[in-house]
Amino acid sequence: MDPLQEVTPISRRPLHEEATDRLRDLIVQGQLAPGARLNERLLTGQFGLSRTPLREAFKVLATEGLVELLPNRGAIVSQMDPVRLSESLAVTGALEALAGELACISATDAQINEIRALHYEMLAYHARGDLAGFFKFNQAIHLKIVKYSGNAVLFNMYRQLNGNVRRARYMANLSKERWDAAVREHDEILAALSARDVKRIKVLLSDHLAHKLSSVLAELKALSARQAA
Amino acid sequence: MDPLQEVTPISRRPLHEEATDRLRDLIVQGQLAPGARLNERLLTGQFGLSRTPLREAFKVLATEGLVELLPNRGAIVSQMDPVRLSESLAVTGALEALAGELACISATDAQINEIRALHYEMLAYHARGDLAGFFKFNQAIHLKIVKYSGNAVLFNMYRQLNGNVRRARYMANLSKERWDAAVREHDEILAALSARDVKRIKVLLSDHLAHKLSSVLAELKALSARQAA
DNA sequence: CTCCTATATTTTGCATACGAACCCACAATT
DNA sequence: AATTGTGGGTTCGTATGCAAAATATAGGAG
Repeated sequence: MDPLQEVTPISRRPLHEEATDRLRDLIVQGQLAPGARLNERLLTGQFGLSRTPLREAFKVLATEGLVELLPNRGAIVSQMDPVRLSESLAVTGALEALAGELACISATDAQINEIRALHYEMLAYHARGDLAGFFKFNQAIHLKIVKYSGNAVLFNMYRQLNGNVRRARYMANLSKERWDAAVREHDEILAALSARDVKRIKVLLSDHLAHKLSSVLAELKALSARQAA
Repeated sequence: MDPLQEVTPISRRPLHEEATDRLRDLIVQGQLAPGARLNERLLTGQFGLSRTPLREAFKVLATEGLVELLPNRGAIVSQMDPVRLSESLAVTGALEALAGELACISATDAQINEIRALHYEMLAYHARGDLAGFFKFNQAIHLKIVKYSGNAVLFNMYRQLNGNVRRARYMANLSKERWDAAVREHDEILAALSARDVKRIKVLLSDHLAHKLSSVLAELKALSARQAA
């Protein structure tokens, strides 16, 4: 390896990229609630840039589905209605199933071990009852599986979708039963991956995502019921 | 249905949308070759608009993977390397398989008949040996299946991916055998859809896409061999 | 008081302006 | 001869300006 390849470039990132990332984070983490209007003047003030790069960011986030552009009326954070969420999770399921298959075939043993390590870290958080930590590693495992599928396009698509799904995560909690079940499912997924059982991992991941869907939907329902009361 | 919903609005579409679509077409149809620089001054002249909406279009097409943004050095049409193409088609296959399943479940009979109509139009072009026309309807059929899956997120993802895949179409030709086979596969797909055979359509679409992949790759290989000579 | 209308204010869409980064050619230096 | 500096021209990135659309406000009719 050329040691010069390793040094990080001086890179000042373009403002529109910075703006895109910061806005995306704000949306995914829920600081900007679904439906919130994205006032240009306001945001330029907060971000300390002008409208041009900000508007470019809007366009990007719109194609990612995180914001909605209303012609002549600006941009709003797109709604995370249950319908949209189910749709996203259905697609995520298909993508993860594919990723699992590919990962079974092309992941290296070292990569699988890396996933195994994450799995145990996740188990630790589960044992402690730390939901946030659990989510973090859970998320990381799924992402790694997709990454180690070796399909960059797939990885990209998945990341895009996931921004949308992760938003729900910050809203919904998880029942103890579902949590335990999720952990068991992860055990099986890891086993299938280690055994490089293509057929099985596909089914497992599909099911896992389907369960995730119904669990999130249930939580979402409970949430809105609470809000109505 | 409110009849007023149906009339097309007077709407001048936003320029950035117009620009995005026109640029996308130029790229997908190969008028703008992979690697071509997208000179802002030139394009603003040709499109008759200013740099602002054009640059917004660049950003959108960049997230779709059709153009590449080189910081401080403008935008170029992204390369169509075979690796990226196979990856795209693999993902497309997974998405279409899912779409087929969903469409079997939730498409109306009218919608299926609409697809059937497109199918026969496609057959007409096949009979005439008109490849371009065939592609057009072939493409339309696949798009409709995804659309009638009723999953808007899926539809979006698919559209995003498809730009890249369609580009290959305009470059690669098709052997007579493969063409005939594709038509037969479409027959079966339509039959499965009509019979609402979820299992079968999933397999058919997966296979269809896999065949498409190998055919396109073969053609691409032949193409680059020809260019090298 | 409610609803409508006319006007003022805000906000967007697009164009343009300006400074900075980049590329190229050629001269200067080693 | 090869490499490094220098100037000019081009293209990009961002800020800003202006007109049109949309929203908010206020006033008046019912």
